[in-house]
Amino acid sequence: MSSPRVVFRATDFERPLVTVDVVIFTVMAEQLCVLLVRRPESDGEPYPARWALPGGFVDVDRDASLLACAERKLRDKTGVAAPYLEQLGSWGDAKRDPRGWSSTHAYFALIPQPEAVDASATTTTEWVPCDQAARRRLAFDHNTILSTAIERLRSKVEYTSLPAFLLPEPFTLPQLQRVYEVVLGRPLDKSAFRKRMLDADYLEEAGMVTGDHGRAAMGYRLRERDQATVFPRTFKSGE
Amino acid sequence: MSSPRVVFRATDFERPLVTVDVVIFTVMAEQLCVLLVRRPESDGEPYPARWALPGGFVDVDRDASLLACAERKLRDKTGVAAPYLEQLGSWGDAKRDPRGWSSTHAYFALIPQPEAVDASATTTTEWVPCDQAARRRLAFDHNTILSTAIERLRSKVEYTSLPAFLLPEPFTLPQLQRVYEVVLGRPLDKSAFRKRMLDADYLEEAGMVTGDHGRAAMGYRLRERDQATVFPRTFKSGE
DNA sequence: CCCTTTGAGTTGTACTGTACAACTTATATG
DNA sequence: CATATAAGTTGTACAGTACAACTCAAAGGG
Repeated sequence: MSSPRVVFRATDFERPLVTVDVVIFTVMAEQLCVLLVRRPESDGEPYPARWALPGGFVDVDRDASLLACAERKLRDKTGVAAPYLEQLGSWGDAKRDPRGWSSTHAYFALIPQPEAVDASATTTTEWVPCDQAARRRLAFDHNTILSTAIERLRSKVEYTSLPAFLLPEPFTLPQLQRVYEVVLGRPLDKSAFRKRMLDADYLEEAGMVTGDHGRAAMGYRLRERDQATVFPRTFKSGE
Repeated sequence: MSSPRVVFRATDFERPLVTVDVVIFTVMAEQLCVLLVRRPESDGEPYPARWALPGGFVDVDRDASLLACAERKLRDKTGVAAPYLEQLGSWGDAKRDPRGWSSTHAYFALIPQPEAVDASATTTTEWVPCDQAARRRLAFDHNTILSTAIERLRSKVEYTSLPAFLLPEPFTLPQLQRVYEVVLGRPLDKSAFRKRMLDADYLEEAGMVTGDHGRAAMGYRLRERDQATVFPRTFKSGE
């Protein structure tokens, strides 16, 4: 990369733009929703007034790391401090941003339904059902990122406890099952579902919860708020 | 690129350094190995003479995209043009590179055992068994990246056809099983393994292959060279 | 040329987890 | 108190793995 005499310095390379975007999911009214923000209309901004995923440039003075940057953007938009946050992937090429070669680090977050949807911010921020959001023409390559996020979420829901992060605690098993079904888009068997959740031993009981109708249900909390539980897959080992 | 009135331009942000690193796996002598390169000792280079993952700066003039950049680096180091190549994740913070705030996009590649290990390049390039490589003190945060890659590979091997990309075609089912066992570090049941591979229908027969001893075995090729097959997981749907 | 060795490939039983469906139990409401 | 509603359980069928014994084909030695 360098020859003995002519020292080739890092600064000799033209540096791409670096951004972080966050796909923030929640479940509202039995629908998987994603948070979109409206691009500013100021002069010089690309994709003015277009809907986009929340995100923006890494600030090398404020952000200690990419993760910290993602957390900051999430906190700014939702006020949520410690959600489930996972890296989704990165996208970078010469043309995705008209301002130059740019790369974005995408994260995805799962949060319980936000209490109050701030009405004043409704013109610049909106919770949109996923399938509907995916059909809008979003800024940059955000349609690709959103699709990937939805795909990844659906895929992981098949064998992890991710949906538990979409519910406020304590939640009941039927509530949790409904979230699984909403995300997956298909019904699940009740008894198999319950067995799987309880056998995995990632929930702890948190007292009975009474609903509007019918029998009261056991409420549960996550034992570990930090990470998702992976349910047993195949190639079982004898260990 | 910007108009006179604009308050806040993209170029107002100090741009981080952007690199791409590739974790290249293969199987040699019944061991999972990874390719390491030696850092240059020239003046000004960080981590001189340290072993590192192959990678380097994105060249905005040559690389159309991050993936193209990863492919270029892989081609440069191995000559392999169309391997299995998947994004692993990205790492970025203020301190990982002494030259400044930097972020790297890491990829991982699977290639069949390279024919001839170029002896002339042996001082700057080396295939190292994974567990051994993980114990070396690598440059930057490459120990973290390598660990993540190994973990991801092991995890995906449990439910995908990834090991097939580590073998030259045609390969036999016993050979494939051995690769699975090498990567996973535990023996697998022969009959369950065979049933799973054949039921997935991702292989096509390619004539008998005779080994050194014993009965000849059926050779197989991948139907699709592009993507891995995911074996059935749980929450089976009735569709 | 047979017989043994080696590895490929098959068969069969036990066990575990899901699929499907009927059932019991607990709470709110008229 | 009867009924509706939802929580939670039980039981049978089926599919996939675990474990282990078996058959089959090719190479090599006496």
